[in-house]
Amino acid sequence: MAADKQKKAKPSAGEQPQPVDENVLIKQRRQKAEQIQELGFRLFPNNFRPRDTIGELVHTYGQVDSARLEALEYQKFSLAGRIMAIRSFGKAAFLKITDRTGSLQLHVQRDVLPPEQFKLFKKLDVGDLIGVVGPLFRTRTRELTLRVENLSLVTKSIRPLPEKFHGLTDVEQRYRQRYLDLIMNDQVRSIFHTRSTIVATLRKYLIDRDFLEVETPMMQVIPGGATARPFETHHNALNMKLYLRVAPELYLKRLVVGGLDRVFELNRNFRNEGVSVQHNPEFTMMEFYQAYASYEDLITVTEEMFGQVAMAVKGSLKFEYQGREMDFTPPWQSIDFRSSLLEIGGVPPEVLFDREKALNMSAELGGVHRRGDTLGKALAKIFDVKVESTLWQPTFVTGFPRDISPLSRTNDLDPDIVDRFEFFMACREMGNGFSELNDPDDQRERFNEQAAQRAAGDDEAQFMDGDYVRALEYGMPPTAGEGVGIDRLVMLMTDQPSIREVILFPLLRPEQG
RNA sequence: GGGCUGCUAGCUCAACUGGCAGAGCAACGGACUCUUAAUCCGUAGGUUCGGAGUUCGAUUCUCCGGCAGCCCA
Repeated sequence: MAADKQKKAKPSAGEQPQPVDENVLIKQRRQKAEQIQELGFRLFPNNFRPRDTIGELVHTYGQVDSARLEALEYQKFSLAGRIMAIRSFGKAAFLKITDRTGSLQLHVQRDVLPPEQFKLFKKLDVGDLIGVVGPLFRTRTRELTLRVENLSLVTKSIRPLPEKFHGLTDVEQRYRQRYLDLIMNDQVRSIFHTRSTIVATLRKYLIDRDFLEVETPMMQVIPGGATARPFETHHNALNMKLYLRVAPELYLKRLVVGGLDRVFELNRNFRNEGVSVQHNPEFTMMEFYQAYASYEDLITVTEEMFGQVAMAVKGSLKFEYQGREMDFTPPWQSIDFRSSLLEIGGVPPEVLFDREKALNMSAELGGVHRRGDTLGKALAKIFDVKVESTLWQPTFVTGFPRDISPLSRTNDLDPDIVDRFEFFMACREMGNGFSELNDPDDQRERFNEQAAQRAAGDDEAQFMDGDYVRALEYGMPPTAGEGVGIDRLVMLMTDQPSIREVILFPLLRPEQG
């Protein structure tokens, strides 16, 4: 590889030569590997091509009886997979192998295999990858089984797998060594299949409606589009500070200005905040923007889109999440932000319009505020504590305060609120949509307010983005946009309580302190 | 950021008030051609997360640190 020719930098933590792990079990496996080579087999050949998959065989022959299978004995199948179990009887054995589609039992017999291959079999370990060819039959217990007439080693494994019965359960090790988790735990594999189904369903929904999928910068000079602390990085050659994006929003709306009236992006955002069962510093969002639409139009779109996801995954609009029923049947509940504070949160009416009182109440609930914090910010905190935790069934909350919505269009009737909703499921925010602010002067003013808050010490406040305002000055059609938290949606659809269960490699501190 | 819990063999877990660190599975040797966590006989396997302290003696008690999970802010 070309990289090898580059001059080696000073070895840093990740580049230290690794000492060979001299665990006894690994030594034994290395010895077996040598013995296999002495028998004339290679350890890592790349010439076996399975023609079949376990899933297909089970699908096609799962219900075929023994007599019919016997009649098909001339028909050979070829599979590749990892050995997950060996039950050996000396001159014969049953193995279980797994490929990407499922598991199947194999029967290996001395009288059937070529002698050299039977010697090879004796040196195989659980964990090795093998290729097999042979006909299908049924055992006395009627289990569909492949009689191995030809056996190849595909890849030697020198590290032992976790125990077959309990498998791998240690949460830390499951996340750190996700590959092992995936080998050992079917349910984990299934979560990520479902995740892919969800993402594919969302894509299809939007593409079918003439949305264009785009990719906008993840490294941004001015991070914008969300109230969040960004990660900072540095570009060496250009000697410039860059931020990892907290949202694609401002770029997607530039595209709407450019005439791409329907766009979406489905990818990672990065927010420099703590981790919890609901937060990972990098997470996946889908944002879509539709010109000539308002946030009210997006309510229907959202109900439809989530309905399609539920049908694709669950086959129903009703399903259980963490033991409680979730129902996506439209129309979803809807409530005004301030009404929700009064009616659900039990907030006294005078708090709603009094910044001091709201800040005091928020502080009592544990909110941490700066001197310059706005009424809206205090109310939002009160909402988080008092209202959000009650919103189990899908619920749109509308009428958000203007001062916490710097990119949303001001409401025509009430200048204190904006044309925006957030929607909640299982007591969590699942998405956020609004009619976009396309008045450049209003937008400049909002950015100035944000900049003032930033100057007052709020490092989550947004930056002034002059080019974005300039884009609006060319004219952005009236547009509605929405962002959906994909990880949380996957949690919901896979019945997982923690976001780390639906992210393949959640962020962890390095092992060994 | 705070609180609680955990970290012991490759994996899953024991070890009483502080007294020789153990089991099952996996592995190794042997028997076994229809098993399903196969069975039977035998063998080997440890920096008890790291460091310090108390003690004749620490997996166990104390302190500092690391990592993780859950709860709270």
